[in-house]
Amino acid sequence: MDKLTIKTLAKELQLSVSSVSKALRDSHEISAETKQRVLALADKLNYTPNPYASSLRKRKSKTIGVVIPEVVNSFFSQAINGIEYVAKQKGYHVLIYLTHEDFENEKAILKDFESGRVDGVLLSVSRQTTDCTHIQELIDKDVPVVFFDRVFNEVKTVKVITNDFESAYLATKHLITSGCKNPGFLSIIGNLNIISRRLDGYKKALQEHDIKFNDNNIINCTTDWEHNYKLLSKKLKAAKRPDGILSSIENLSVIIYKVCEDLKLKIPADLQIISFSNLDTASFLNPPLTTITQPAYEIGQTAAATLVKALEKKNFIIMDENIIIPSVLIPRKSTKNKSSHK
Amino acid sequence: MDKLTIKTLAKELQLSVSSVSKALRDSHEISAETKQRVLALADKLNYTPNPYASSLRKRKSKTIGVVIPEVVNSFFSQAINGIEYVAKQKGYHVLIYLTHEDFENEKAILKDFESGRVDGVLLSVSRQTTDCTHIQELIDKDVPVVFFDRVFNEVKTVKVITNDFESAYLATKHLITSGCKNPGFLSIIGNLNIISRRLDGYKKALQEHDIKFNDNNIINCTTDWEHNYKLLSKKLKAAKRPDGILSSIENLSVIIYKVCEDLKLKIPADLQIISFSNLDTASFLNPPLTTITQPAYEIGQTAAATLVKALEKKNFIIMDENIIIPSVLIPRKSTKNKSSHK
DNA sequence: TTTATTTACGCAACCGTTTTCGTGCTTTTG
DNA sequence: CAAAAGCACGAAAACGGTTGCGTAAATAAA
Repeated sequence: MDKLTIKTLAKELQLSVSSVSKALRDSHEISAETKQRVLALADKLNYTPNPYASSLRKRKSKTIGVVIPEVVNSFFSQAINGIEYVAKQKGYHVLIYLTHEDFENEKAILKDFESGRVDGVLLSVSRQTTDCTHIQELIDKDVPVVFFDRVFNEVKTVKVITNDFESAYLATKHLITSGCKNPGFLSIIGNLNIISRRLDGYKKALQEHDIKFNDNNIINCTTDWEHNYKLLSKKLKAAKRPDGILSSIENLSVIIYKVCEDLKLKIPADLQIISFSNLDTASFLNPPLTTITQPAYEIGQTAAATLVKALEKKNFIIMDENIIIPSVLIPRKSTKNKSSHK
Repeated sequence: MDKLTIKTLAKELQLSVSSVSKALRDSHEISAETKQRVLALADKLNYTPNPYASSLRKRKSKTIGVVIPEVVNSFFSQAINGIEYVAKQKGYHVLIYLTHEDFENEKAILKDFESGRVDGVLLSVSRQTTDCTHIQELIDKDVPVVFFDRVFNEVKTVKVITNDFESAYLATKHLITSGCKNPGFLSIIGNLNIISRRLDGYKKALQEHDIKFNDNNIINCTTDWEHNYKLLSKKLKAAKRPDGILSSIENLSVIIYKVCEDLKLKIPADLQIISFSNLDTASFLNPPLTTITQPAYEIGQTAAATLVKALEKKNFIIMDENIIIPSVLIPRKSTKNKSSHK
């Protein structure tokens, strides 16, 4: 048996190929009766149109590319979940690409997208990304890009983010009102502006409580677990060690637990911890971790919905706009939570 | 400026379209010198061939479809990581689809694949899947399917799995040698044969230690958190409650922690817990969770590599074969770990 | 009844590549 | 030196749909 194409249907039905095509697409040019016949046969033979032929002709692939640093990460996997939800709903397909925080990977992936493989892109940039020409080039070729979470301000497009500044501000404030005199900030090297926004929030809270900012309290981690462990140990053994830590990265919070365990530091008595995190095991850690939980699912959903909306327009124009979905602070046992009178 | 296609190159170089195409694909029919010229211009103009035109003509999409129940799950996200690794290496693209454990979704997704959208499929079936005609139909249309983790034995193809039976056997044995007299088994309703294999391992261990199998100790959870919580509470309040639990599902283990906390049951003194889990926070739970950790990354990698190898062959035949990658039991504080001599 | 309009469909170009086959030209071989 | 072989390239037919336009018949309007 040979391939089942639209020609097979046409021959069987004594119709032209074009009529069958139009019938399948519910064109007004085709009579209701003929549509019925076509649909019936298509259904009977289990016909599925070739998406590549269609994409080629229509110059639309009904596919969006999702580019993220990593997938083994609560935030990103929840975001994918949100993206997939609207994609399925709107009939889009989702291609996943991981940069592994590598700039060259990111460039290569976006370069490939210039081929027209995807109609649009959802992007969360790598930590190494300091330059946006690869992104701009893609947009210039009429492939819309929507940022989520890790954005790049220089590119004029929609950015779906959370309130990093405020959240870090509130988190730091939470530490301070819980008795913290010397809060530290766990950062990660790189060029992420979400990190600098969080750092700014941290600084604002310090300033507001007349705590002098101390560069020593900024702990710059890397991707190297060993290095981070040593760095953190050193910082927490120092005389003027922090008595509280705001971790700006989910993965880093567990390291603190490890170090504290080894240094016999009690949480929260000796060290209070609050972390940006989407781990759903946070409440089962020892002790339960106070978190700033980002609306990962909603961010993914919103980013995808915005992108799709743009794609469905005739002449889509993507605004340079920030869509902010707030995070929520969930106090648990890793901070002391003195009844903060508002 | 009009679209940059192979024609643009041809015109510019005073060559035929076919020669340019051949040059780009490094055909032996084209002289080295001409190839140079073509490559140079392609590079200069930043030409990227249209993948859909190519796919249409070659009847190959260089794309694999990954179908999983959910993505917010350590196991599956690690598996995706492994899949992506070999896909990138071999020049394949990865389309992700989530069934959300729904059989109708799974059918619809596989149905779509009959269109030729993907060259091959990596599948982990939904919990509801009791019938495999949708899978068989796809295979009959020459789209190879490789199972990973959640397989369906009736379908003759490669299945990349872990040693569920043995692992559950060892886990149960671990509970028993740690002093457990009445181990329970946390299951999930559905048709997953990984669950039944694990249950068999559990039973074998009981039998070997002359513990009578008690149906009351099988706790059948659902996807409904509330229901699970109540069920588990009831079971753990009962007079003859289990003094140890083997959780066959990662997500379920945290529920036990919650219930124990509320019932004031001490882990591991009152209840020992061991769980199939890929959570990297397992060691930071309170207390640290003893786990059977599945080689999720390797499973993904192997499944993808097997699929790709089949795709690259002229006449690929996929054997009906089990590839087993063993899990590893990591003892932590949620079990008592009496020095088991051997 | 004549003319205008609508309806329902077919023709053929087109989307951008790949690939088979044919064709001059040059080189080798007996 | 003629025949065979090799080389480098071009013409054109695919791949499987979509879509603008043309047209005959049916219907509506004048």
